[in-house]
Amino acid sequence: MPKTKYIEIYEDLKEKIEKKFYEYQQLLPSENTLVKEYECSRNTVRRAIGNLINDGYVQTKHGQGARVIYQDFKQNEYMFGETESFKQFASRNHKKHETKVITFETLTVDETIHEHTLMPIGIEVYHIKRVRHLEGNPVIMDVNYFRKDVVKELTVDIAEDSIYEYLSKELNQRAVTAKRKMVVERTTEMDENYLKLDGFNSIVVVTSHIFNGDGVMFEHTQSRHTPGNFVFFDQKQTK
Amino acid sequence: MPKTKYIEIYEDLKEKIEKKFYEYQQLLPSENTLVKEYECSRNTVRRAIGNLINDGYVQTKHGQGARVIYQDFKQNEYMFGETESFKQFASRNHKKHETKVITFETLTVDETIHEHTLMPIGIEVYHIKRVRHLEGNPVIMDVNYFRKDVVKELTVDIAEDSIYEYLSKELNQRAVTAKRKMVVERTTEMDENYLKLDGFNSIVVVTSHIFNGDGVMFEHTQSRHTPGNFVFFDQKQTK
DNA sequence: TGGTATTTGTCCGTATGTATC
DNA sequence: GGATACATACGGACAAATACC
Repeated sequence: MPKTKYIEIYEDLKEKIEKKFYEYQQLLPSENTLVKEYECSRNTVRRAIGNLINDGYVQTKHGQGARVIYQDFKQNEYMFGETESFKQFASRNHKKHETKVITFETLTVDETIHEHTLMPIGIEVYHIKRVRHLEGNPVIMDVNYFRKDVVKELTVDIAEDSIYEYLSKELNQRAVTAKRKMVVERTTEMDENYLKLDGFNSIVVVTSHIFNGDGVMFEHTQSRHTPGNFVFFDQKQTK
Repeated sequence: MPKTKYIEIYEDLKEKIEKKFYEYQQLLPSENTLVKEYECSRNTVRRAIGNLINDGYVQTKHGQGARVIYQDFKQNEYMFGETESFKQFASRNHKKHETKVITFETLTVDETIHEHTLMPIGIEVYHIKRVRHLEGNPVIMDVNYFRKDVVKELTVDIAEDSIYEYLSKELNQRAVTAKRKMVVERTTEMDENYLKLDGFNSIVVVTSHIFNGDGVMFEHTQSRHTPGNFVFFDQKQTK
C-alpha cells in the first residue's frame, strides 16, 4: 500500500516538529527549499503544509513563512471524543476495558425514532445499549442505532468485542464522516444505575451521526460519558 | 475587498446546498461540469469542494462524485464553542447580554502562571475575570490572560464591551489559530457565587490558547460555562 | 463478463499577484 | 526598490475507482 507523496512529506514534517527538529516559533524552510529537499512540486509541499495547519502544528503568513505553533502537551490520560473506537482508545492507553451489553434488539424506525436519529422511517435498525468499563469502572453508556442493511448480521458477541473491528474486517465498511454534537445534561435514573458518577449530577452527551463511504448514515450513537473521564480537543484556524 | 474565486464558488455551492438546490444524498455536478459552469480551472473547483468537505456538507468518493450529506438541523438556540466573541454570539441570536468585570489587574508571569497558561515567564499580562450575562442570567465566567505587549492599553471599559472588537478595530490584531480543550469539572465556590447553575454541580471548562497572525500566543482563556447553556458541534472526516 | 467512458485523486510546471523583509 | 516568500489560478498528464453499456 504505497503512500502518496504529500502524505509522506506531511508525516515527515510532523515528526520533525514533534521531535523539535523544527522548534516552537521557528519558521519552516521556505516552500521552494522544501521543494528541493523533497524533490517534488510546490503544490505538493503546500498540500503537506495545509494538513499541518489543520492539525494546529503551524500557522502561515503571507510573505513570511510557516511558523511552528505546536507545543508539547502533557498528554491527558483520557482523551475521548476522537475518531477512534473504545477498544482502540483503551488499548492505546493500556487500560483494562470491558463492554457489557444491556440491550440488543431489532427495531423498525418509526416517527419517534426518526425524529431522534434522522434515520429514514421504515428501515430496520439494531438498537444496542452498552456500558463501557475502564479499569473496572463503568464510565460510558453507548446507545447505538445501526442500519441493518449496512451492518448485516450483528450479534451480542460482536457488540461485546468491537463493532467497528467487525465492520472494517468483515464487511469492509468504514466510518468516513462523523458529525458530533456535545451537550451536558442532568443525569437520569438510568445513568445513576449503570455508571460510576463520582458525585456528579450531570453527564456529557455526545450525539454522533456517522456516514460510510457510500454517503449512507448507517449509525446514530448517543454516548453518555461520566464527566470525570471526558476530555475533548479542538483546533480551528480562521481563513 | 475582492473575494477569491474559490471562496466565491465555495459559498455559492454552500448556499445551493442549504437551499436544497442540491439535495441530501444527491451528487454534485462533476468537477468538469463545474469547471464549465464557473469558468475556472479544475483545481479551483477542487479547492471549493475541499472546503465543503471540511464543513461536513459533502463527501467525495473516488470515481463517483461528491455526495451531499448536509442535513437541516434544528439550529440550537445556544451554540457556544465557535470562534466568535460573546458579543457577536449574543447579537446573532438577538439575546440581551451584559458583561461584568470582576477582576482587572496587571501581573508578571511567574512559574505558577506559566505552568497554567504556557505564557513565557517574565512578561506582563492582563489578568481579567468577567461574568457574562445572557437574558439577565450569569452563564459564563471568563478568566483571561492577555499579553500586554500585544494588546497594549486595555481598560475596564473595553473589557465590559468587547476586547475582540477593540483588538481588531484599534490594533488590527486578529485571532488566527485557536486551540481548545474541554473538560467538565465539579463547581467551585466561585462558580456557585457568580453563576446561575440551575442545580448542576458541574461546570464546562473550555481552556483556549489563541495565536495572532504573527504566531504569538497572546491570549490564554479559561471559559467556565454553566452546563445548561453549552453546546458544541464538530465534524471530522477520515482521509 | 468485459471493455469503454466518466469521475475523482495525485502530481507537475508555470504565471501572476501581493505581503514581507 | 529589489529579493524573498506565500497565495491564487491555470493547464496538462496520468492513475485509480467507478459507472455504464
